[in-house]
Amino acid sequence: MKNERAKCDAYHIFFKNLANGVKIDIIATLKEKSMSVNELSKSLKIEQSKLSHALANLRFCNLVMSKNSGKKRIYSLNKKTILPILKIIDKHRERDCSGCEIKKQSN
Amino acid sequence: MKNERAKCDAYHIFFKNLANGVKIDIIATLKEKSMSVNELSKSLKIEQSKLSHALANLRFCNLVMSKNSGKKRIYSLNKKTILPILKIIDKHRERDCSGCEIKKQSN
DNA sequence: AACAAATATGAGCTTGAATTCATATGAAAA
DNA sequence: TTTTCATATGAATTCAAGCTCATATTTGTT
Repeated sequence: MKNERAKCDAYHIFFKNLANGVKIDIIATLKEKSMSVNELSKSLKIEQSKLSHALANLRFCNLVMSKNSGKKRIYSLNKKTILPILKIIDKHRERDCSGCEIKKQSN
Repeated sequence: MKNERAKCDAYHIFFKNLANGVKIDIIATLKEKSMSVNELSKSLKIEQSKLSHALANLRFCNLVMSKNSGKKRIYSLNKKTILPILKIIDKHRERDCSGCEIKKQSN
């Protein structure tokens, strides 16, 4: 198949984009409620520019959307994609990986 | 919630583990057929130790399993977890991210 | 128009993961 | 039991992602 490479690249980009604690925290927060950058910053106690960088990446892959509201820019989660994936990981942990968070990964 | 942190950590580890081209290629290959390290090496034209390192990580999160067969060790994919996730990403690309693989990510 | 608030961007630095290569381990065959 | 094949492991180096801080941009307010 010709576009198998393109698919793999897309998977790679996708996972790379999510392989980051800040972005995961953002996602966990936006799961509950859409927020502006400042609100996220206060809620997560993470510096603003750090969040903006992270959000730019997430937006690149359309994992979050943004809409302007006055000076603020409200970010919301692409729940259609994210929620089912998180759910699968939850199940995976229950089923196959109950010890994952206890033992530390060597590398 | 108390174990919200543990969940986020697990997501983070999970995605970090997959955020790697070699591992994605391994997964794409094992999706079709279980294989030994050498077979993977030949099929993917990737050096053996590189694969072993990658496989060790994947095994850590139980994304692949292995069973011994003579001198060989046959790796197989945890399809129950991986396949639905890949499917979601495929859908995501169709729906929300048709341009992702064309435009290059800045960072 | 000047100012303030909110967010984004860029560049240098830091850190950690991936690669590489040499070597160790294990399992079967001779 | 030595040799060979298959895989794993360790450590040094390389490379890229993320952080930080300073500054730019954008939008709204006075």
